[in-house]
Amino acid sequence: MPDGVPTQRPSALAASGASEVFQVLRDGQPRTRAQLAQVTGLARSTVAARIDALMSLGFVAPFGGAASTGGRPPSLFALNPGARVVVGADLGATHAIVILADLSGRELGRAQQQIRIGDGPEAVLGWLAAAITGLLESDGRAADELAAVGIGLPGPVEHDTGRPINPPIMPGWDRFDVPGFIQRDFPVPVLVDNDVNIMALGELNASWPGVADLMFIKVATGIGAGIILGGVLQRGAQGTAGDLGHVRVSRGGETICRCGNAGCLEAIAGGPALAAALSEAGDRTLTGSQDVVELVRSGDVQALQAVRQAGRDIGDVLATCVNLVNPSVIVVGGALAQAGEHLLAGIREVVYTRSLPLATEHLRIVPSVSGQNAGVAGAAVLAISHVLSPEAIDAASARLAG
Amino acid sequence: MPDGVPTQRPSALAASGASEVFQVLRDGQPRTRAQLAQVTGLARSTVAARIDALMSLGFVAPFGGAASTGGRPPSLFALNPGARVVVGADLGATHAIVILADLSGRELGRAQQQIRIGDGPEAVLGWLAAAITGLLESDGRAADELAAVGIGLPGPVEHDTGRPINPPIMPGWDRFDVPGFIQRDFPVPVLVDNDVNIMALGELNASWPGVADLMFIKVATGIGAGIILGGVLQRGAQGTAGDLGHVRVSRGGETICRCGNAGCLEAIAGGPALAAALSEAGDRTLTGSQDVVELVRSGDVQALQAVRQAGRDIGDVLATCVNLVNPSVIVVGGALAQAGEHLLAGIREVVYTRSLPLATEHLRIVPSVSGQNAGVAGAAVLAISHVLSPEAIDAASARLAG
DNA sequence: ACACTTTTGTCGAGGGACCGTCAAAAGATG
DNA sequence: CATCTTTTGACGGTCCCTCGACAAAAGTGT
Repeated sequence: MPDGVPTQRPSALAASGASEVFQVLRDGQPRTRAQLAQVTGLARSTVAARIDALMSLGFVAPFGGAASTGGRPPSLFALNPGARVVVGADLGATHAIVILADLSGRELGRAQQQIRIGDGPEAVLGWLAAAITGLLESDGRAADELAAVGIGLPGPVEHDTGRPINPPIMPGWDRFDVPGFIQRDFPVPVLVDNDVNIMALGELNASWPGVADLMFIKVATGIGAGIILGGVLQRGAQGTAGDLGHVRVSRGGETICRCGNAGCLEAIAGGPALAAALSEAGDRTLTGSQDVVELVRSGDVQALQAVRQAGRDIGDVLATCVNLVNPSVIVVGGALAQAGEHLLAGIREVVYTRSLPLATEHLRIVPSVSGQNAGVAGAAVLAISHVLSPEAIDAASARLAG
Repeated sequence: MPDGVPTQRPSALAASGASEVFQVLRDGQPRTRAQLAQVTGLARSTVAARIDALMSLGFVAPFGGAASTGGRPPSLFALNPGARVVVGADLGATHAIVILADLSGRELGRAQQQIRIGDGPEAVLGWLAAAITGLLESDGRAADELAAVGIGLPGPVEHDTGRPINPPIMPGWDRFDVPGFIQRDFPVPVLVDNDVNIMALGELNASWPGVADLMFIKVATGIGAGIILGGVLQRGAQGTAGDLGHVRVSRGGETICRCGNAGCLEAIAGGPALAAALSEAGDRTLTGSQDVVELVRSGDVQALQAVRQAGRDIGDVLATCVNLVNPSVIVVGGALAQAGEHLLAGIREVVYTRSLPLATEHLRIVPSVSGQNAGVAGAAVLAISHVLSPEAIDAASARLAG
């Protein structure tokens, strides 16, 4: 092989550093050039050049001026949220929510629809693609302003490829190329993840900035956890991390679960399980989490106790999880968590008595504040963090230069 | 690139370049300049310059020549393990093992001693410092050849500062500045971590290269787990991640644990618990894991069954952990694991029936092959990976140039 | 209005990282 | 022994990043 082949340069990005300045600005707070120079340790002139590049990329915009401290007043710069838009989609078993968001995560538009995930990927993703087109149009955005799409799916997902893996409640989706389908209409990065994972991401972003170790527990038809450790979403070897619904609990006895095993957590603490138990005991017909929540809100003591007991059962499992991964925050969400503080009370009751004092000392167990929105918001965050990642910014500024 | 890489690394350092070549060589395999150029995508001349720098740093050395393919035979280069040495120390409740190792992890010398960790940090670390001096001398190494020290301690450790945090069995060690003490004698980086964590590291390094998600379970007096996810050791918010000994298990009943709670896993499946149960049932006096192991080896059926049941109890907890973090390998070690395959059989029995099929499909549950050595080996690996990290190599080559 | 402060934009210089070339070296081949 | 092949080491050159300096700009205070 000849030595001097003027072919391609595989790793030309090297220490471009162009993103160094930008990463400081990512929090949305406006800063002066001088501040940025101090934080990054770069010379002022270098920072100025970087700012120029980022401004012509559109990712950064001037933000008025600050008060003078005796001399010429500095000008402020901040992330320009409107430069691009992203889409976040939360696809559930029976519902779909899609939002259009700017780069700060602010919602610009929303579409939702009752769907059946079992109708298969073409039908559901076809609707999604149409919804995205509609949202872009409503907001007056050109197609090339879309920077990325984040999607949450109710099942295990191989995040690297964006394909669902053996999803139990998504017939027809197994190993379907979700990004490929969406990219036929929108040639942008498509990030796919488990729905609980994106909820964890959404909640972390919305309410717990700076927290590195967070668990999000979704309690609805199924029971699952999204785990963020060291600031990184943990998906496990097959992408099934966090699947707590089919952990065996002692109180489960011989109750048969839809998975075929006996004594699963889901079979005694999931929404349908509670509904069935309450129906039997009270001579009424409840079918899902929503019915249970309404009953609790109506003040039904039996329902209240059932939810609290479900909390204890979940807490039983969570106590083990707390000892295992030692998070600093546990956020409880999902349909059943809408039933006031009862579920949370049950969880707290058990976790705080069962887990090690050292592990619970600084542990906070809190309800989800985003509620229904955690999913879509998290999907948008997933997309945004991809678009605004150092690698992506460096690549963009390299394209600008070249 | 259709689909992108997520924001995996919390604080990704830009590709500095100087270490790029070296990281390829880290596996110890000899390579030619041409191979390195191809792998890294750099020009041959650039690679040659890098190799020169690394050679004058001592980290890389020539490795003879390879067979010619018709022209001038290429010369090979490889990691030079003898350039520096590191120390790995495994401090237990009653024993201490220290090894001197080269940069490939090969053991160059060893010292061990019966200690009582409760004698306090000055006594124990004083012995350690003396042992290090002795090992360096025996191997004819100058003090400045020592590059780093890795230490494993039997309790929670705040890894960033190297201080034990509220360690239950280490009176006098709470928040003691372990690195500071060692650095009085040896001015090198001192990395401190939980003993189970370093065992996980040691086992990963020795037997599972390339595996990203591994759990190491230590079963001895206590029961703990070292968790590696995405290739990164997970220490949790307070550094207590992996503390499985005091998880409550259904079969635990009201057995009181040394921690004060009832029904802890450790209280029915730990070494002392088994010893006590077997003593009572068989009219003999066993005190710890070692006695139990000997009894099993002697063919005692009762002991064998007890160990197998302990495996089941541990498997009960591990089933939850498998669902939660979805590892691809579980390594079982610790004193009780020396009792043949019985413990493992019990664990497998339960985990494979209780966990989700998808999570166990590719899950391997195996015995530790390093055994007693996992700890010290892991401590050495911890030290080595610090010394050979891209940041450290870049810093060293910058010092060389400047 | 004038001096003083602080920020800004521009510009040239320094330096490092990489690259491609070329001749010499070291064997293989016949 | 001559030729061919492949690797090696040295060299010159380019590109780009980054820095420091300097002068202009924009306010503040007297």
